[in-house]
Amino acid sequence: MASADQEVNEPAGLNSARARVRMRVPSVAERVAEELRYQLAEGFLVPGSKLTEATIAEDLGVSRNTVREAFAELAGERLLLRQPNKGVFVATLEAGDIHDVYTVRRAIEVSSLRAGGSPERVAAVRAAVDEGKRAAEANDNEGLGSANQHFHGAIVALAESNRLNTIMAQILAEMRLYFHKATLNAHFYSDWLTENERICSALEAGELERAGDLLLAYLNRSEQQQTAIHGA
Amino acid sequence: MASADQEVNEPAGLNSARARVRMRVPSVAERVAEELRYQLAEGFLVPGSKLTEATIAEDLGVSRNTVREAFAELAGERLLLRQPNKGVFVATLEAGDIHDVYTVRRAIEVSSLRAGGSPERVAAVRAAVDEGKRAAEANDNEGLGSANQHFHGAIVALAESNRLNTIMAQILAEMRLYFHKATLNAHFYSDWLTENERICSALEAGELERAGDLLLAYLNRSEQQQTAIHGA
DNA sequence: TCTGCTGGATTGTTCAACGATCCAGCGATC
DNA sequence: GATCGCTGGATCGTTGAACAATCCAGCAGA
Repeated sequence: MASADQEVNEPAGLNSARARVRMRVPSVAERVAEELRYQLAEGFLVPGSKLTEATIAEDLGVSRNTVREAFAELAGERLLLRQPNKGVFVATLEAGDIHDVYTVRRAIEVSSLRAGGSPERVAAVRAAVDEGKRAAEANDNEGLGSANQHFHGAIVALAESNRLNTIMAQILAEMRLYFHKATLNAHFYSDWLTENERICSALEAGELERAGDLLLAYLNRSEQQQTAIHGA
Repeated sequence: MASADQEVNEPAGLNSARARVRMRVPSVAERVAEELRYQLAEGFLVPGSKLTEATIAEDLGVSRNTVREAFAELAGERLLLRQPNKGVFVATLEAGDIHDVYTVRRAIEVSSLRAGGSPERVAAVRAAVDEGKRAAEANDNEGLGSANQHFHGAIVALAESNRLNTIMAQILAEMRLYFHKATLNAHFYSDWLTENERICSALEAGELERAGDLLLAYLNRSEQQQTAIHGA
């Protein structure tokens, strides 16, 4: 969600009149969690593979306890699965998980969209649509995927709710993990583009009910497609 | 959520034909987290108070590292707030938090209710309503509160989504923490009872749209009341 | 009154250790 | 040959101790 690099080379900022935002230096455990999140999203760690505490600790040059703390965080986000006395594993798609994930998305995305949002938030949705168009013109499959995630994230952001935003961020992280590059072909993307465009237009026109219906239909269709590819 | 006592005095069960459910002995860290959750829900730990690692570790007779792990879990559930190098504190109600919480509830409760559910799940909703009635007759304020929580939990359970259930459980835990006994008077409860009854009846009658509207109106009203009591 | 230092307390992180648990392999038994 | 039971190794769960980093309150001095 945020870039990896941490810019802490500007201590002069402390002397400004009001140093309101405390420049947070993430703890080691958080950085480990961030690194693992990155590797999960990027597909370096495939679902089902085992993560040994000692190995990760050595690879990243941190203590085993610190790795444990990171594991606990990621397990809370459902990205890792902890099996007592056996180890932690990259989460795998269980039966019913697809329906489960889409149930959550239907609830929070449609609800957020139907309630509308400030002009700035609506503009953010439009920006995500444009981002997708540009990626399509550039034949950038990777970019198309993240643009689509930005689109749905922007829809939830309409509600201005921190809790909904973090829930959605976790759901999107799960989807990145499960439905990785292999399952994403151009067919899906072209579908997204036109659909996102229509939803965004309806939103901008204030036709919230219709926008919600479109989004709901899209999510149902997407669930069917994913279910067809992976198991139930 | 579950009772504290763990019954592990029946090793004979292992000899049965199919020992399907592995009797899980919660780890020490989980038990610590459970104990803290209990104390938070019960109001022994008031919002804003500080929890010192060493103190908790000594009180519960566990290691400081184990307490840390429990803290991390509860911080992930927004029940505790971690301030780097300062300590962990019981979460307090920040500006906008009430609206935030109710935004989540509107999204997932109304969505779940509008989609209906299996007869068993609907019966569970009815059971929660009855539980509230019995508590009212017995003048059991404590029981009324938990009955209401069961009611709203049962509504979300209609959707048969593990993820939605855990989200709702966390939200309810937050509300127990924030809106504790002090803020709960008989006035609120009587309102709940009749409203829950109407919603449940509409659900049973299959009038899902109307049930959703009733729930939505109730949540809006409840948010206004809570906002009036606590700050914005 | 404001500034800057200092000491104590607490957290962040590491390390080493030990028991508990799981798993694979291997031999013994029927 | 298949099943059972054992055993050893690997890994996890938890502990205790240690040390650096950070924060905070109090105090001295300008």
